[in-house]
Amino acid sequence: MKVLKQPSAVEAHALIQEAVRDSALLLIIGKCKVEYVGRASSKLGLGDRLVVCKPDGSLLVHRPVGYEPVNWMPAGSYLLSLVEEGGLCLRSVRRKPFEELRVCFNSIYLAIAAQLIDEGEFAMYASEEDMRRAILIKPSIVEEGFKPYVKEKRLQLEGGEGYADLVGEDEVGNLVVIEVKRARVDRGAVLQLKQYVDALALRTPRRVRGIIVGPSITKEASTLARALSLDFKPLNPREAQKILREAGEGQGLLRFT
Amino acid sequence: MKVLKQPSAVEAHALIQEAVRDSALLLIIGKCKVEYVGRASSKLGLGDRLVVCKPDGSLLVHRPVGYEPVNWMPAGSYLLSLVEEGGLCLRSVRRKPFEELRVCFNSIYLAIAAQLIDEGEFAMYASEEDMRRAILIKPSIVEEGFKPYVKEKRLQLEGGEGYADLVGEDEVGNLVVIEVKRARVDRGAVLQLKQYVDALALRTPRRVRGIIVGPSITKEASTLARALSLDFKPLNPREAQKILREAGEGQGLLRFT
DNA sequence: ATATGCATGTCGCAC
DNA sequence: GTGCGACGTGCATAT
Repeated sequence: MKVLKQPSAVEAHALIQEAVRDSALLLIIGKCKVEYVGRASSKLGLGDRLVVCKPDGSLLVHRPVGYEPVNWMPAGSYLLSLVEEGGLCLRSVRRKPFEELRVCFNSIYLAIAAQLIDEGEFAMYASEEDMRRAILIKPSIVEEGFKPYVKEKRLQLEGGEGYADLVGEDEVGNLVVIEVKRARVDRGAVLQLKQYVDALALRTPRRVRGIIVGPSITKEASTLARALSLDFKPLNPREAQKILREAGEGQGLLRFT
Repeated sequence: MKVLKQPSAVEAHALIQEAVRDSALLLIIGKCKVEYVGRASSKLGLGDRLVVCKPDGSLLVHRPVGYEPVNWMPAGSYLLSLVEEGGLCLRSVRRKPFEELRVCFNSIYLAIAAQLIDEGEFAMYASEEDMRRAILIKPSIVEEGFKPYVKEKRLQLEGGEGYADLVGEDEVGNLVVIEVKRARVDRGAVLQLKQYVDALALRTPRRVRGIIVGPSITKEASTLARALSLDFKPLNPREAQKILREAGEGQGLLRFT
């Protein structure tokens, strides 16, 4: 871990070289301008910011407010450091699509290179995937007598392919397509389900019902669903999580190691 | 700007208090565990991370890889610092919806409090809005003879309301609804346009055409568009930007000050 | 507060 | 590489 207070451009440049060589996390706090050209373009005037460069090539420019970085580059970008007359300039480049970010420092308050080791396991619970699994374990939470056949059914749609969350049949033998949402159901989700119902209806003589499952539904989506003869069944992600826990599947979905 | 190397939990706690009081940006690099409970739940095992707390209440936990923070809290959250037996614990809480993030440090390598001043102006170019404006200035880029009437037309849809990007008429007097996309057009965008076309067709005896404008289109979306009698017209955001510049509207859209 | 749609969305998965 | 949909999406905007 190296920390330089008020380094000159040349000193900061040397630290950056070192950080890149050692695959270290690089932090720079300083007064800078930022320019981005790529999928769009942007300009950011002079101000104090935190710049984070990760060893995977991702780069973040954070203003002192806001959750999101004001500018960034994705992992896989290449970092270049230049000492120009004005001071230190960072340049991050990505090919395909071509994108370029330039951060030019007027002054640098702090520059840090830190080699971090992180092998911690990350697990996320109560995802949409968890809701699907909860329905498979206890199909009655959707509807009494519902029998799921398959999870993640791939469908041929009018213009290509899509993926229905769950397909099964109801008590009286109708085909049932289920769309699961972990957040409030909106009109887009209802339209999505309608696509799947239509696609399936083309390939079976049976009646095909559509049920959308989620914690809540907007008024408009509800109206649309009724117009399209689709049902809505409330299910909270945390209720789903509870069902999984009761079934001894409380581990959740491993997302990252 | 205060920098503490290898501070004790008590020293770090004092720095955090100070940072909160002074509305300073707070950075902590250290070995920690993270737990989140709120819209979902997550657990992150022990590892080295960068934690950023901004004066607006937002909090980011960054692993040494990846563009996105592994955990975070939005602006407006409340930060609490506790010294427990194990060491320093950060707690960030938000009411409505209730969410809570806990970061418990095993050891702290570096703690920084920095008061940053950032009044720089941020401008973004080549947004979808810019593409719409380019079409208004030079409608022929969509189609020879196209005459736009209105931008951002609000429509009564089957189950509520939606917003068509542009409405106008073509050379022979058909109504035209245009959907603009700055990224590759997918099936969702085509479905969206279909909704608007249908909604408008209900309220006029005239024929209603739909044109989707974007830099490119997926094969499936293209097939779907053909099936639904919708047209696709290629337009790159950067070409649109060029049209605006030529028309002397090169300032772009101001997003943030 | 709720609903809608954009985003330099990013990310992971399937083919 | 392309297509697709989830995401603790975040975010601005309009009602």
